[in-house]
Amino acid sequence: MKLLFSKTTLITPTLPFNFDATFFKPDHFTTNDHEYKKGTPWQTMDWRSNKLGLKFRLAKIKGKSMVELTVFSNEELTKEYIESVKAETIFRYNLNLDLREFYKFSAKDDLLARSIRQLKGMRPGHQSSLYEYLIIGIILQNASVRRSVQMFRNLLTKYGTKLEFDGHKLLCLWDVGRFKSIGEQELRDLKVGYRARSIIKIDNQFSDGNLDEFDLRKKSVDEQKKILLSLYGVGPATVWYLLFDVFHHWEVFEHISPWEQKLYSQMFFGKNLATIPQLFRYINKFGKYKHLAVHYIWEKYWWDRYNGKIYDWFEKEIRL
DNA sequence: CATCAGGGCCCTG
DNA sequence: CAGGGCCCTGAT
Repeated sequence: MKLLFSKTTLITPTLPFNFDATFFKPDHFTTNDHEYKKGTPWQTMDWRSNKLGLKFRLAKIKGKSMVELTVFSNEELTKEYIESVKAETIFRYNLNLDLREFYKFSAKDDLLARSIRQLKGMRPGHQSSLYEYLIIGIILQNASVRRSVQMFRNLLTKYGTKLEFDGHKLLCLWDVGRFKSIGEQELRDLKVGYRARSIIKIDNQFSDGNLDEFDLRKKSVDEQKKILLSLYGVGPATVWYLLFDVFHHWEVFEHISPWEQKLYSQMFFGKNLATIPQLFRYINKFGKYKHLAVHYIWEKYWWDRYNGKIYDWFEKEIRL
């Protein structure tokens, strides 16, 4: 599908603002639904039953940093619609987040202070809707990055829509309810294994209207946790990702998986294996910003790697 | 070649 | 509440 219509709008982010570290996370695995080249991110978006292409650029207007968002579509879009895309973009990428208190309060820790200096103005956030993130969360389970990427690619290639916009060809996620009348075996053929059942069940719950992302956003963390955990195939590890990336709770940090334990041990203490309580003692120092603090430290190492800096323990553990 | 451990979760006992 | 089973892939 060729997206021949486009509209551009401007977003004023809170300051300080780091464009690249906000729109590009080197630790997120790359698939053909988004692309980042020379400081420009492109991505697709399934929004209110339209398949969109989005492009972001940093614009300087009267010396002020602004985000220029261009929305590509296959039909003329109303002003209200563009406004809704803009609002959702601001939400997903936390462009209204005020980081000043966090920065002030965290300057005491040397590692965090260095991470903040390096990535100052970076926002946490994720491009995906809850539905899409649940699918990603499920294919992350019990699999290496390489295999997760392969699974997501297989799904996108088979069920996604190919969009052409701004000289790019990217795939857009399928509609919610796509797996309503699809058997488990068809998904298993895409090498997702036992995860096929979880994907189908979650898709069904969305299309039955049992789950609404915007309702969930208004609920308390505990309620969100309870509802997410009740989904088939979603456990504590997946909920932990969701609460941060999709629901923007900076204070929740309760889960450390074995591979993360190894990486945190090196990052925080420069040693092979710290105990889980040791790691939590360090993390809990950051109080209501503990997950945000770890995000800054985590991203710092990924950006170092992206810029060519090699740590043996890091390479060994991430197995790209 | 065979065996095995993963970036979890569900289900059973 | 502990532990076996599940898929596929790459490492050994």
